Amino acid sequence: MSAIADVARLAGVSKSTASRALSGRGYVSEQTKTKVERAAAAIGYVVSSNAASLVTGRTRNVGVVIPFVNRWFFAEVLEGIESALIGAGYDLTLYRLSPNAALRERIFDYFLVRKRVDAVIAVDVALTAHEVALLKSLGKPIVSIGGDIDGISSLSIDDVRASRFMTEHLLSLGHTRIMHLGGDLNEQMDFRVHTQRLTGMREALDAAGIEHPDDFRAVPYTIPGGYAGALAVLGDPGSRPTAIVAGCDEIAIGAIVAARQLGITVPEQVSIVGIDGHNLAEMFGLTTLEQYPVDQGAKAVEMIMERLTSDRGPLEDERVTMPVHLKVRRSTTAPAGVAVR
Amino acid sequence: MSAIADVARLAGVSKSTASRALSGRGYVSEQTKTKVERAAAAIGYVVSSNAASLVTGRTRNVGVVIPFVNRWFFAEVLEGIESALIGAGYDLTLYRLSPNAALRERIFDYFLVRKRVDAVIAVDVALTAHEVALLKSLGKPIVSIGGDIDGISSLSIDDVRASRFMTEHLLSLGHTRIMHLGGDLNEQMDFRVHTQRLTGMREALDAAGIEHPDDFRAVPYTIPGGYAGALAVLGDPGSRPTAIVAGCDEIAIGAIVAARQLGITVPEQVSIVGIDGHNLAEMFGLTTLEQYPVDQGAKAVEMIMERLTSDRGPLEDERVTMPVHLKVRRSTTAPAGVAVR
DNA sequence: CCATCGAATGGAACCGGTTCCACATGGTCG
DNA sequence: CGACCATGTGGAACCGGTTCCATTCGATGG
Repeated sequence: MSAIADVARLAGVSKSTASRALSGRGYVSEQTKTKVERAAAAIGYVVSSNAASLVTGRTRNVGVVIPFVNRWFFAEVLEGIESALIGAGYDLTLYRLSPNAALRERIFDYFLVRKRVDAVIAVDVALTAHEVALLKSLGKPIVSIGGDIDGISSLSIDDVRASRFMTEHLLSLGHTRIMHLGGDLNEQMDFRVHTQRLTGMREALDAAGIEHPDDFRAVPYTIPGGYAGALAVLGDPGSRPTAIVAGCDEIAIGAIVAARQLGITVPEQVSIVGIDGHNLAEMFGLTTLEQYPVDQGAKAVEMIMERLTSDRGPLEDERVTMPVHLKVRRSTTAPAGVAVR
Repeated sequence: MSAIADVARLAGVSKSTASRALSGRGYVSEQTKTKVERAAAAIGYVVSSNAASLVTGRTRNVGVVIPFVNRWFFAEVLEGIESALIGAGYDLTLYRLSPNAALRERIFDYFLVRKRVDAVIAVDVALTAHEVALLKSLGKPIVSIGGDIDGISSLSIDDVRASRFMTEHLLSLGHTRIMHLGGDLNEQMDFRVHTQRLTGMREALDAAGIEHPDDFRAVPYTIPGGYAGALAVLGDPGSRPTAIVAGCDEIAIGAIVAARQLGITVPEQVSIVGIDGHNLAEMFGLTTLEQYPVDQGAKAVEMIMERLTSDRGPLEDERVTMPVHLKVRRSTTAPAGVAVR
């Protein structure tokens, strides 16, 4: 293929001048610049990013480590990251980090370290101290989305607070028999989101002085998971709670479908709240605490770029808490027998 | 950082021997090989893929061009591609191709061409002749998922046939008032999937000699889209069809939810079929024609790898039709008044 | 008027690997 | 026993850029 030497020859200048003309660095006269540009266009020249990276040490490529791409939150975050990176002129190399430990090690040692990425964004992946040290020793900025990791910047919502807030919303409506339909505490993501969202509800109930035996049922973190779980929970009229705090909107939506299936009206017979702001929430009238994963992805990129372009060495580690917003729809009301205020 | 020259020095061999020892190419004695490996481990050496790519011309990196990551089909395909690529020791660079024409051109000219990828997989993106020529001139294999493109290999299901088949399923149950709830023909993806799935239904109806005025309503290709569309279509008892062929499972699921909302029983009062095999289909009892996007992604990678590893020049372009499978669940039955055979 | 400086350019080193080629050695075969 | 070949190793060129350094030239200024 055509190399910069060909361009230089055609334009009648040296390699170095051609390089300067095309990259815009250093002194080049207007005249030679257009001459070089014309020559480049004539032979369809494109820089080899490999060669450029080799000498500059920057790849203009960011690695994204993410456990799923087919779940709402992760897909949205990924979209946010992708848009922001493209906008900044960076490539995005995707590593889906399966739970498989061997594969995980391979991805780190084999892929991420090979000087192919300038930075890493970890989405809901708790990097080990070893992994962090490895990347840091290579001078690569890292940002974590979804949870704090020692020694690196991170960005997430406050999951405990989110869940407590939604529970307080139900309490304020007069509910006292509240249950959490959330993720399995043993199978949760690295940052213990499942535990935190359960904890938030319990904090709220404790603060209100409400007993809460039998307050939790573990289900898969999906719509079918919430559906199956809710069928079981709502099936027995005797022990039925008057309100459900779902671990996420997927679970909440599954629960709404299950309730309808059982002929239980939402919100009259059971109130249901979610956390997330899933794009199906509107359709199901779900009251939820919206978070904005696209913005989270964009913010992570912004933090990465600050670090990459900052001359004054690595910045301090930041802890950014991302905003959430209560969206009240039609899935919550006062429990039967209690007047709405 | 440590370069291969450092390893060589430490091991007391030449650069070339060190390279051979670490890459496994060429003759190296067992003894020196372990010596070099030990030296490499001692100083934490990792190859620079940039340097290697520069000289070999292979990047071990595949570009994936995809319009969405937050829709079921695309997320599944992406997952299939990612797994297969990691397994083959390749990286995956993701380009989400927005409808924005300027950005699209930028992605091609600026990103894809810069010798950073060995091959390209296009998911539901109709590359222009110019784009194909560009990539081919660089010797990069391309595989298209989701539709045929002149001059390159492709892999997809037969969308017309799929839709015709599902319509025939409804016809065989005795339905005659069948309607298509599908994607907007003007806003469809590059490969006219929307048109094809509409066409399939019409072919089946024509073949059965059934008149089908007012047989189509365009809706967004999502669950809320199907929901809203079905509310409108099913709302009027007079003109209500006895069966709906949805353009995809998302639309079908939205329609099922809408029907339940309206108090219309599925399948007794209206049968609904989808196409896709969405992971919510089971929960909603949806009869659908399953396709297997994860397999499609894996197959695409396989085709790419064949081309990359084949010594005997570029292979011929292939047209692979991927398998589908009818999954009958509880959303279809004979129309009211017609005995089930 | 000569020193100084900025603009413009070319030459050459360099980034970190891979690979071609030359050379040495020892074993096998005709 | 010489030819040949497989094995093993080092030297050097090369991939395609970027950047440092030296050089030239014209303008500025003391």
